[in-house]
Amino acid sequence: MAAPVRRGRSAEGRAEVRGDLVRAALALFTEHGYDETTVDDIAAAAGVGRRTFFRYFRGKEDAVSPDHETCLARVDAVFAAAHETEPLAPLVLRAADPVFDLYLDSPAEASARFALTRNVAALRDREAASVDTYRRLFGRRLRERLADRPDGELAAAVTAAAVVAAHNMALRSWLVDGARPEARDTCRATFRRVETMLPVAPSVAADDLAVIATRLERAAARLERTAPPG
Amino acid sequence: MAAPVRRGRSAEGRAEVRGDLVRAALALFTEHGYDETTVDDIAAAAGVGRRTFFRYFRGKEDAVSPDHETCLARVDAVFAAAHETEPLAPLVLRAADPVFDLYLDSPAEASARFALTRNVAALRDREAASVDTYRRLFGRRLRERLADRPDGELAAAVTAAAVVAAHNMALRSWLVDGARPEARDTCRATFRRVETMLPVAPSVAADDLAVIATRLERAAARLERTAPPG
DNA sequence: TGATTGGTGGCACTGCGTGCCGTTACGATT
DNA sequence: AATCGTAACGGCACGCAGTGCCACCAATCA
Repeated sequence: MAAPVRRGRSAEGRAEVRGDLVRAALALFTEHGYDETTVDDIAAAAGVGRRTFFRYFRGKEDAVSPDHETCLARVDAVFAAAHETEPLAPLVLRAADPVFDLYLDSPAEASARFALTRNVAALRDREAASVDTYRRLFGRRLRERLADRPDGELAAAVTAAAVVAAHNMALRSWLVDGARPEARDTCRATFRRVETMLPVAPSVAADDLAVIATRLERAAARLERTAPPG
Repeated sequence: MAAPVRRGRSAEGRAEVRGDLVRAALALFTEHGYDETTVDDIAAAAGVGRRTFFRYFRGKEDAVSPDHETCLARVDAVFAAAHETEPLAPLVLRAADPVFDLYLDSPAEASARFALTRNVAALRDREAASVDTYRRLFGRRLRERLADRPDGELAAAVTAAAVVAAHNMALRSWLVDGARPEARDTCRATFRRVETMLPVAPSVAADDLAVIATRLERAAARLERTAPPG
């Protein structure tokens, strides 16, 4: 009998333990179900004590998508590094890159996570709460940039929700399509199609468009009066 | 010592017990904090056994906003009763009425819930998950009605998220404004301002508007050439 | 080599949520 | 009005999540 190996003492050791725990959790959740798998099971499968599991993850649910906070910080960094006056459409597109990368870097695990969050109620709620933190982040950053507009707060809240929904829709279609690693640009392509739907359109805002339309309608009315059709 | 009163045997008794539990939970959470309040505390404050609490609510979190499922069903009923070809903007406005009513019927409790969901992480996550069920419901119903459009699924997903965000923004501004009961229409008024931001504008989409504008511009240009002002 | 630091495993504890069971009130039936 | 069936009740016990505590061990440094 070899003595039990303690692996977590170095930085590489900690990364190894963490990876083992994530893989064990995903495998056990997928195979035996989320509710039927205990934290003891996960820890034992990873060759580690139960108490150690909670030193790597806040709880059982966090083992499924453990890189949420890191990714959130990267998204925020994109906004922080961007110029104040940069157009919003390309910025919100670029801000989502860390999320896309997180999924695209490990398609197999992404698919497993996707299946779990679809089928397990507790993980679906967790996912919704996680997505909501991205929505709030986009909302904060857009509010800064739309502060001078009329109804800027409203536009920021609506746009943030719309953008996050578009991102998730893109990721979702990529996942149900088999999560092929070579389709790295599919997400971005899908997202670009939504740009015209957003309140903050690339070049002209909806408000401006409405004003233009009103003025042109009046011009048309004058046209009808001065030059009747025939 | 009077013998303990058993109140839950009739329909009115059950409603009374339920109300007592909700009020006790809100009061204790607000006064002593969510984590510091146990289910035993809530049950004892409502004069009921601990086991009974779990017969009225799925868990500790559900006691804060217990009418979520009923409200969700009412929203769905609005969609089910609506005509297939009804314009979307007034429909999504009307579909939110049950939510508005739920808040407006008890402003004091709504404010207490709002403060709790802002300050307690567990309840904020719960709220996000709850809001997400509304988003999915709107998404399903909009997908039915946008199926024939190009990118209909995308438009449905984006619009659903935008509409729900607008609703929540309206409710939020009503709540931070003091939750005055007479401001029943403030929510709807706030929401109407967002209509022009939505992909599915009241009568004409932004794309169509641009096409119309182009055509009218050409007509106006012709008018300028043929009949100069004077 | 000895002391410090930091991660680990085990133990015990609180609290949530559930299954089970005996008890009790209410309402229906006759 | 007495009785029976239903259903909600209280209480107990249990499993599991998550946390505080402590002894232990490996790596680093004096």
